[in-house]
Amino acid sequence: MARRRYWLFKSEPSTYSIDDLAREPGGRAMWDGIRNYQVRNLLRDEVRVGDGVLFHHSGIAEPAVVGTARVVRAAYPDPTQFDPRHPGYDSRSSPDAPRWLAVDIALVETFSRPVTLAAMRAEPRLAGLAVLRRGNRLSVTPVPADAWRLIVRLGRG
DNA sequence: GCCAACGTTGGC
DNA sequence: GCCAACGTTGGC
Repeated sequence: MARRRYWLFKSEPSTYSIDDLAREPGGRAMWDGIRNYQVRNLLRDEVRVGDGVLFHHSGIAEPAVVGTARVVRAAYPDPTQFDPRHPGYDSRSSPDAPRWLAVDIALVETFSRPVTLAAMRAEPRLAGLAVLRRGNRLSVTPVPADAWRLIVRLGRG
């Protein structure tokens, strides 16, 4: 069995926050809306049930990892791509040939102390973390196991 | 609000 | 298939 891996999932809290996730039944939700091929391929090829997720808030004054979740369902076609009324609708996609994938995640914990981007940048042991790379725009990025452990420890305060 | 980075689109 | 223009993301 493959070792559990770790990822950082970005979301703008005005669109979907960790509090929104906490309000879902069982803290469980579909992670939909991915419309980037690199991220789609990650979901398809690498993200597995049981993997750890750092839940990261972006697009705000103090971007930060605010908690953790777990992958509870592996990649499947994102239903929002088929819905013409949905902003993520893709007319070039069809149920026969879906382009975009979603996974399901479930909340594990909300940090007592969010770990800000600035704090992560200041931590030499996190040098090279994908989310800290200049110009990084991918909404799902890999997190090495030691970086995961450090960020969780910082987040618990 | 600015701007760097990067993906996508479309003319050729 | 190249590449300029454009749109989006997201930190600052």
